[in-house]
Amino acid sequence: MTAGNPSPPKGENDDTGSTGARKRILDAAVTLFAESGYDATPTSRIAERAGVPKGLIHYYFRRKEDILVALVDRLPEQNVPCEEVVVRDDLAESLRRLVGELDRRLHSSLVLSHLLWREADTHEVVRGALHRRFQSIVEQIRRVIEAVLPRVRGEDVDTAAVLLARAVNHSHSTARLPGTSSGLDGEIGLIARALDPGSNGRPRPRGA
Amino acid sequence: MTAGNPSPPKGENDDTGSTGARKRILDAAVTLFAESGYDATPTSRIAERAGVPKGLIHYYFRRKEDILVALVDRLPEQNVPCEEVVVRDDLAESLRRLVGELDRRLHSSLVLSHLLWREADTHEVVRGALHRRFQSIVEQIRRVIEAVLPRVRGEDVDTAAVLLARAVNHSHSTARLPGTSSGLDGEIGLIARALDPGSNGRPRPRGA
Amino acid sequence: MTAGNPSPPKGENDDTGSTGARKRILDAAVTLFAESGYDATPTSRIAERAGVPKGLIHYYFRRKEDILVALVDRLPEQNVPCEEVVVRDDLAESLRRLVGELDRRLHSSLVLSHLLWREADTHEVVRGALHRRFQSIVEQIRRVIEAVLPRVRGEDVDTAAVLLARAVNHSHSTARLPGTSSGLDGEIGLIARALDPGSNGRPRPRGA
Amino acid sequence: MTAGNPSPPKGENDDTGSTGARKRILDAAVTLFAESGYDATPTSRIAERAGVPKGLIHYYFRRKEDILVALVDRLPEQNVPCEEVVVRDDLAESLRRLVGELDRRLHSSLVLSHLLWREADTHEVVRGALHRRFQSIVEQIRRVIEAVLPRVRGEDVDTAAVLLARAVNHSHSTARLPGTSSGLDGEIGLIARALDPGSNGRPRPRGA
DNA sequence: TATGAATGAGAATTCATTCAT
DNA sequence: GATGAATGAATTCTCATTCAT
Repeated sequence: MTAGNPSPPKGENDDTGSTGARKRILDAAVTLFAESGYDATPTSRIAERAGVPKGLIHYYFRRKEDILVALVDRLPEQNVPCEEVVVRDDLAESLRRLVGELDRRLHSSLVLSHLLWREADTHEVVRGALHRRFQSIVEQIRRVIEAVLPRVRGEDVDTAAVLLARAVNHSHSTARLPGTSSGLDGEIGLIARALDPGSNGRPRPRGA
Repeated sequence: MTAGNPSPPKGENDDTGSTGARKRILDAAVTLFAESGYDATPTSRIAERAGVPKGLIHYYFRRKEDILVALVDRLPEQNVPCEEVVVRDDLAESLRRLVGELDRRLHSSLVLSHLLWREADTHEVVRGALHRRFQSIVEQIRRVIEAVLPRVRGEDVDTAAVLLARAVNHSHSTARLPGTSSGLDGEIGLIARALDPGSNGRPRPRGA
Repeated sequence: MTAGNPSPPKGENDDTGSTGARKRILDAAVTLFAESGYDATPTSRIAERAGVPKGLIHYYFRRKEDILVALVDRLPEQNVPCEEVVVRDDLAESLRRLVGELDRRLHSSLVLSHLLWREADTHEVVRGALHRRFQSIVEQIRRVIEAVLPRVRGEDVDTAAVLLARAVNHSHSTARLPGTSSGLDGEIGLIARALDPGSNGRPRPRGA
Repeated sequence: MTAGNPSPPKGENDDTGSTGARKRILDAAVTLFAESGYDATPTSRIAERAGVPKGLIHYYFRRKEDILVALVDRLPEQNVPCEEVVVRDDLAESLRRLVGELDRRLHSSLVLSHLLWREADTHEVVRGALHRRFQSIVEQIRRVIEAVLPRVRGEDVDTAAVLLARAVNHSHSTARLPGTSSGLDGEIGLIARALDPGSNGRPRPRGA
């Protein structure tokens, strides 16, 4: 399931050995990769930070790259059932709920996600996994839009989905850009209005 | 202005030495950094690819990082005068012209830009420069929007500007994502419609 | 007698533990040492191949080198009683019977023998054992020659013995050399003829 | 021609740079490989012994194995023109002259040759080169035999050639075996007598 | 007995950088 | 200006061996 040799005890993802050496290694790796990048982080520093001897790193992860692969498995589950978020006749709200839910799940791993995207170009395995995840977000958005506004042009749905998926995906990295405080909320509203001109992108006064 | 030691002969940017060694080094660097990343590209391979002796690299660039800095200077001029693109009453068209113009200028350096963004996190100098450039794009979009639709809410302008700037900025990297063929054009139309609900995101039939 | 710590249960040589782990370790070692050499074969791979846990290797063999030593004990008994092979007045036939008998016994361990000779230079214990064995073969050949041709010059006996012992000893490794298909049989005939010019190196027509 | 990257200046084989670093590395390698074997000799010890910094080893020889390959090129020329050694009607003398000549050329590299044979099993390149050389010795012996005794059975020629080639080839390693002082000379005589029963393996009294 | 996690001393190799020519 | 040999610190990775359980 994971890439390290001595596969994690049993639990769904990994870690939790008595001493939790494996977990501590991965934790340290996330921090350091985020700080200095994968290439610029020697495994020795990971060991040091994790408080484990250098050799143990390669006991759990044959090659350094396997650490990266194991980190991909740490990305949280991100499938949000469509029916849980769709609010009849209110695209903005529906999307907001979808994105909110996605964001809640991804939030704990913003750093991880950012770091992995950065390495995706040069690490096939990482790239594959991330692309699949991006696809899945696009798909979810698309489904929500179609559930709320069945009549919208397919082309527009696609465009909006990509636009929004990118926003979700890069919300953290964008957050580091200057003058980018706008946030997902506004972006969702804007896009919703584009698809559903009648709405104002704000929750309609119910009962009106 | 530039980073390499033996400052470039004269021209504003760099290169053009008799043999053009400096230029060939930078060209090679772009290709290789794009392929394998900065850290994973030895200066020796740059030399090899550039067809220059290894020693020459460090003659032109004291430290390896200086190559990266010199590459930042290669990013093209990107200021598009507002009045050149604004089309009265047609936001979509105006944005399309702005983005088209930006794109034309950036197109030749998509690879370069992508590569630099990837290194921005770990290279202060690169990060600074890129953030300034991103800011500038946001600003230009904002000005165009305000020129065409003076009455739009400031908040929406900001949101749209960021959304679009991100689209421009990542259009190349996004292009590598799966299911992302939508393209800038559609995205511009969508955003324009959000800001200007009366329009359809397509050039209005003039004279109607 | 043997080298491993937990001395083998009973049998003369080794192995036969309930699960036969020790035997399987040695079997695996022979194969792998033959393939890649002693130094290049990690104990972990031996364990893997033997299907035993890594720790068990060092339970049976304190140090890796002890495996090599244990392998020396696996070399087969090689003393062939002189009277069993001597055929009156026919040196070639006598030598052929001796060598044939030696070969039969050694055949099962050609790989083992080859592998040990290769490590003899760098492993004192191995070298000692192998030299003693080589000596013994020289001695046996010498005895047979003297039994058949008592009058031959001692010097020639020595020379022939060494020549033939070497042939026996290296027959397997030589077999791997190109253009070396001649085989022991021809070599024996040739040598016999040198010592006993009257013969033709072929069984004399009895009763002629 | 050789394997190290910065190919030797020009000379026929290698070495001879001003400082002769490359030569000193190879010299050190021969000594140490002979002592402890290839695998058990760290490049660092080679560097130390050669009196060069560790990095220089890998400047001249990308991979450690390239050192071995370069050593193969150090094996001396070994082609002895047939007519230079053939003495009419005296096989023993002819072979003695051939082998003597071969031995003279190989003598300086007995250690080298022994060491390479030991590694041949595990190093394809080495094995190939050595087999070719062995072949060539067999061939030379065969030609000499046929030049002196045109009527001898081809089969016997082959056998004798292999027997003798092996003697030449292993004379050094055999020299390390116990009770093996006989030497090539006796072996040649014995073989000559086998092929040419009329002779006694000693130079015939000329003019008798 | 058996086991596999743990350990740390090296191993090969890479590479930015210096520098004499 | 140019060049490529030289340098050595740093890096990834391997592995025999130990040891608690």
